[in-house]
Amino acid sequence: MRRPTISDVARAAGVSKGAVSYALNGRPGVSEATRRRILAAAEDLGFHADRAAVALAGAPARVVGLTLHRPARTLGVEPFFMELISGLEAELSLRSYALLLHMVAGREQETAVYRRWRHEHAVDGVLVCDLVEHDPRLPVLRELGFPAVVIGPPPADEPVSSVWSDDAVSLQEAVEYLAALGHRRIGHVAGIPDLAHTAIRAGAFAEHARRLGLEAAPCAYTDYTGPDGARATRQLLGAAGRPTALVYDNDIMAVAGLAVAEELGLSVPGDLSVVAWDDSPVCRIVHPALTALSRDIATYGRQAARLLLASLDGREAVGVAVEPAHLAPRASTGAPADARPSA
Amino acid sequence: MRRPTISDVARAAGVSKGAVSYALNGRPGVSEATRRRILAAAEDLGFHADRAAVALAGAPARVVGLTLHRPARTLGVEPFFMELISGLEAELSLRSYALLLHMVAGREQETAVYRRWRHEHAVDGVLVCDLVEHDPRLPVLRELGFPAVVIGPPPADEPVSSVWSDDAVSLQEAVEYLAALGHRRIGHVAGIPDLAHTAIRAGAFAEHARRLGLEAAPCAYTDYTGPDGARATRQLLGAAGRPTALVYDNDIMAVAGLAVAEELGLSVPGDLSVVAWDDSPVCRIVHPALTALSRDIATYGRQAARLLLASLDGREAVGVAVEPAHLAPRASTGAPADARPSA
DNA sequence: CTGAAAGCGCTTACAG
DNA sequence: CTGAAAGCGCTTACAG
Repeated sequence: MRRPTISDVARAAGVSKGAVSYALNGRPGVSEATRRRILAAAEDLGFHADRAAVALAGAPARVVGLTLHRPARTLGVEPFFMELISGLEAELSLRSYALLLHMVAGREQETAVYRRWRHEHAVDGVLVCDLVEHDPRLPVLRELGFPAVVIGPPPADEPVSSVWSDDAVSLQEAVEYLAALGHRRIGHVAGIPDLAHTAIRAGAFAEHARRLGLEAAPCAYTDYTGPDGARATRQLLGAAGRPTALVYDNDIMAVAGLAVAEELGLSVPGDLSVVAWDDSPVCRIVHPALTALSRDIATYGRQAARLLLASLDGREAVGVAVEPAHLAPRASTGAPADARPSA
Repeated sequence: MRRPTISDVARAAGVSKGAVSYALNGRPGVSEATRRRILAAAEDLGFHADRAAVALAGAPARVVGLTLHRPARTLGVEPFFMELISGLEAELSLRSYALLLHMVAGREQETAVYRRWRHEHAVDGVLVCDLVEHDPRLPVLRELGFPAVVIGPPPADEPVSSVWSDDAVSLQEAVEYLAALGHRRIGHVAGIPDLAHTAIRAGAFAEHARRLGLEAAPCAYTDYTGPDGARATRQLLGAAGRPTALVYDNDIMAVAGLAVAEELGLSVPGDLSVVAWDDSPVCRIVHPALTALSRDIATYGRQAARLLLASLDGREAVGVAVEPAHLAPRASTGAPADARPSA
């Protein structure tokens, strides 16, 4: 079964190859009647233009690339990436773009992949996750002239499009909520310290703790895994002036925190309130159900795809803020059993 | 910055384009010294062959496709797919193959994507997940002459390569373990009834329950989500002759089961033992930690990629069984508080 | 409004 | 062992 080519369509419609190309791409140069006849013939033959030929003739490859940095994230543990990809895909398929996925072990590997992709003409643009300060990937992308969209807060040092949700606002909402419940000592189990959004979250946490005059606002960094979240929880709860509430930077660590509380004989929320970032189905089904900062990750992905597609069309770099995560209060938070200041 | 082409390399090395192509592809026809000179020039210029040109000249696209069927699976909830993708990627990148991902809403859409991919020359072969009986995708793939690998048990009606882990063996291990602990009434919270591997698991469950002379072995089907797992749990625990142990077809439902037990005032494992399928970090951090059927999903993915790559090289369709999931006993299972038969 | 022709960047027989 | 030439399937000015 030979794949039908543009010549087959031309023959079937009784026109030249050029006419078929014009008709298929919706360009002027063919009459409406002819266009219809050509489209019917193409449909009839099940014609789809060979991607390689189209790309070689100068059209975009209609593929965007996403590299995922394995050690920086517990991919497969957090639902975040799968939901993000789901949103990206939804938008990309609308415009017949495909998503090329590549997992890498380090940031240097990532820039090598960008170079290869660019030279191979493999993708038209890339999505960039998990930015660090002075991220080395950005200058490479600029040097390559690669359209790119950062998923996360806009970097200060590079002009590049970005889609982000304002984590500082969400953090503020969580801290104010806990403070209103009467908590005076609130801890933060943060993610990987290098990541730009970790710095933003930790900064907002410290700022609002100060502003609200909290007694204590300790912060512990982690690698986002459950065991490390458990370790950080024990560390924060073991110190003098034990916090009565903890805010976690992902769902898996919050669940681990719940288990540590039980192990230490602390009731949740009586002795300890727990807030998870990035709400997920797991947050809803554990007992007690976790109060979480909830956002629409799929929509976040759609926006990112839309912005990248706009960049491919030559639009200027812009920053787009999506709706920040908002607090979904559930059973894991409440007034502290002892709201009086500790000795 | 113009991308270097094969002509640039030829000029730099002082040879013809043909010689460069031979040297780069490791084919005979150039002397060792010339080959080295050419490779050095290519390296020097940062040359990577344009994928479109290579593909158009007849070489494989070096891309394989994976479609993910959204409603059939709670993608992003189960770590399974992200880990599978991670394993696929690891193997594919070794051979410079890329992974093209596409999410679809239905099985008909999936076959349409296959046709388009084939005609567009977009991918060389595909990976197929979540087979149902007489899966409509398989005849289409055969008609298109598309190399494919099924991830899951080999279908009876189509000759196609498959990589699977023997779920019947794992189910047997779980049921025998629970029976040895003294359980006589064991329930099964199964996945989506249409899926081939659900039938295999449910069949094995019924068979071994009978063989071991269990008093009761009720099975409830679900859509793999936490809420539906909770519903199924309540259904099984609410019936006369309440089971003292439940086996769940994914981790998220097992976690939901834990919450339902607590809500009903049943202690785990005292009143109810819980076994999860597809071990995950969540299983290890909840309290009590979940006994789980554990397997190496990334390796599963690597095997699938390797088999597809072999098919692309023209090898015959084969079935490859990977190591089945084995029981990792943890705190959620134990002897039933009352091991005597109920009235 | 249509058709013939060049060109995209490779690969691969084929003649030297 | 090397070089010139055709061809993959499209797109796109360009002449009719």
